[in-house]
Amino acid sequence: MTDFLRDLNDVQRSAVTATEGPVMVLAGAGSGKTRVITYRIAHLIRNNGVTPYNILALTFTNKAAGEMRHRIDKLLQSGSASGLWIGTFHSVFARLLRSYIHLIGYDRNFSIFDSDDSKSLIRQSMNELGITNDSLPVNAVQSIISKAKNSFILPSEFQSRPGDYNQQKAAKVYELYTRKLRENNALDFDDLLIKPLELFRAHEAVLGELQETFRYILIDEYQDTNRAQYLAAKMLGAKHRNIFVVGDDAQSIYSWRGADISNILNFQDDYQDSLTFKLVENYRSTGTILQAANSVIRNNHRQIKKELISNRSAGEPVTLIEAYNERQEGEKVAEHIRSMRQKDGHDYSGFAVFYRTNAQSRVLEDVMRQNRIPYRIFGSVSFYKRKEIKDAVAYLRFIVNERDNESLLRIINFPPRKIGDVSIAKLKEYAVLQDSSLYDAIRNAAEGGFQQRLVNALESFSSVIEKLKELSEYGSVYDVLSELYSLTAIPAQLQAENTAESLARYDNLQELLSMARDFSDHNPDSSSLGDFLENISLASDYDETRESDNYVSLMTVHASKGLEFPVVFITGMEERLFPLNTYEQDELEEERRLFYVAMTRAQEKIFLSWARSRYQYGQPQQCLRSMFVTEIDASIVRTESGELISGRSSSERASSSGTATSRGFQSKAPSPQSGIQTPRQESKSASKGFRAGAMVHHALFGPGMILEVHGSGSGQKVKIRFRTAGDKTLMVQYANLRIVS
DNA sequence: GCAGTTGTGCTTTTT
DNA sequence: GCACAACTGC
Repeated sequence: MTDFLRDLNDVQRSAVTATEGPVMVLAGAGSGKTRVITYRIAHLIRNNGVTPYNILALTFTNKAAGEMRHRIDKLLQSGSASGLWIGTFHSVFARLLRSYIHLIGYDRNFSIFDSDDSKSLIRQSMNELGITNDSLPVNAVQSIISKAKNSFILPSEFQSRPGDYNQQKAAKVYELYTRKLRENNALDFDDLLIKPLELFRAHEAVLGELQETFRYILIDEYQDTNRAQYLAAKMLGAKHRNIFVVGDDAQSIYSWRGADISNILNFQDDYQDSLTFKLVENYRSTGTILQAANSVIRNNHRQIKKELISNRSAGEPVTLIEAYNERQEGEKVAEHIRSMRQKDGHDYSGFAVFYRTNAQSRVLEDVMRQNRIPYRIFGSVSFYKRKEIKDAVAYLRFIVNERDNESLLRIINFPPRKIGDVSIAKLKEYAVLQDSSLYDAIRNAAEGGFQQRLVNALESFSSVIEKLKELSEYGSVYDVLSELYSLTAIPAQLQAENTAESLARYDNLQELLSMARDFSDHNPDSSSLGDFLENISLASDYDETRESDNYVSLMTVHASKGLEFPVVFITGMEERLFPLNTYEQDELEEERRLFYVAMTRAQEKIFLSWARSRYQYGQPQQCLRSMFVTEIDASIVRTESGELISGRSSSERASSSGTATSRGFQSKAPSPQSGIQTPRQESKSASKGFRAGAMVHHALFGPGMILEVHGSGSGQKVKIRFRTAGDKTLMVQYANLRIVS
């Protein structure tokens, strides 16, 4: 037994050493969750002699995985953790699929489609089925399909389920989309989770082999797992049953992408013989911050009760900043940062500014720049989503997987080769006729009876591809990419254009090139083009943090999970922004958890800010202060001038903290000053409750909010913003709307 | 075939 | 107030 276990408190140590059988750790924010996972892995390897190769640790982000690996290496002598399976569900499963996917009819060189690729394929499918975007928006279909996949409902089953008209149409799209993915030899993000399940179901021997390999399974952020992830963990752990999950139901903020909070709430029922440990001692935040966080989360009903206990002093109260508009909000944030930096000697890196939606970042960014405060925005436009990067990556992807038509269509006429839509349509026809892939059709174009000009253009394209393909057989990723740059002259073109924008793009391409070089250097044994692409596909901008630099961090609340900062600003504390438009109690509770996550990032000091007016869609909107502000114990909230917050009567507090039935803030709607509650107040028609701002329910489109009311009587129309179906204008007499509030 | 323009629809959050 | 899809005119 090694003495590193002395670094742990009693509960942590018990959780670390309970190595056999199912274990759940409920780890409150800042309670040493990562420490427990990393020490447990180190303990298994060092003290129990478990081979790293037999341990599987699954995380939610690449960053978390990287950090854990780093910490484990530090606990053990570096190198002795090699062979350990640690990574995100997506990356570990992608790796498994490379070995086994041929068993379920895919080629191991499959492409990984990002959500844009997948959207484009869904759009194609809808076109072929004659479903217009107007009748059913692509985005809605994409989200329906993704939800189905995350719940491990396959197309056949989805089709046979009863559902409304839209669901039926979506089911058809789902079926065709799945076929198209297969044609492209491609997987979307969700497939990375469900293809393993299909594989396990069809090939028990493979499952058995993997069950034998993964003697110990650890899952981080268990509250964010979806049904597919839950099933995968259950299947893989069924033999040895050493399944160890860590999470915090109060920090579950991803239900919108299929995370199922029941997974953690029901763990004890699933594994009746499991042990549970609760970590509630918080090492991060002051007593006041935890008091604030506890007092807010207490308003949620669906939760496992636990209150964080600080082992630090009370600290400073929460400061509430009220601004005239979002510009002034930013100015005030900047001013506080400047003065605190002088007074308390914080580095810029000690400050973080959070917002609920990305759209809010622009103004904050402007203000930071004007005030000469160094800042960094996390996760705005991803590097990998930039056009020039996507183009270059599409070439690489196509070289690896020549069935990847998404990539092919992206590059066939870029740079311009005079191959337009008409030619492509002809080619597609020819491919169908020949029953060949699109690329085979291109290679056989000479026999296709096309115009000589087109044949020449196609040949010049395929010769580039063939050259690169050959090079990729023996050359490094770097070699392939630089040859690509010279053959297509894409960077040269950008350089020649010589505008600020084109030069920035040129720089991005150079950056990609140096990433390729780094990749080959750091992964000498697995540095194939395919590996590089997999890395890129599953990477996000949130992964990199340059600790050493001194800047203020700007990010969404979601992106802040897992991080900590001495001083935290939570901006946009307004109704309908934070909490964002919510229609149901569950959604409001998720917003509240999100706010809880934001607050518990702070070590010393929290500022909350809100603006009385804010631009939305280029239009100024009146705003109301968020109900969440009122939920914090009033005794620990001060205004900027140091007064207790005022202007809230106790009755108002009572009504805004909400009951299960009144859905919280909406009960305040009729108050005369509540400007934003009725976006178009001028609408005169208040009859039958069809007024702007009212919540309604439509049999097909689900819940929505009335934006505008036109006319009255039998000709009355209402414009409604639906949660999933978008904005629609409907005739009241046919729409059969149910008024919810 | 292509560039430039108009139109639309949207903004939650990401592997 | 933006990004991107669809359209138009050369």
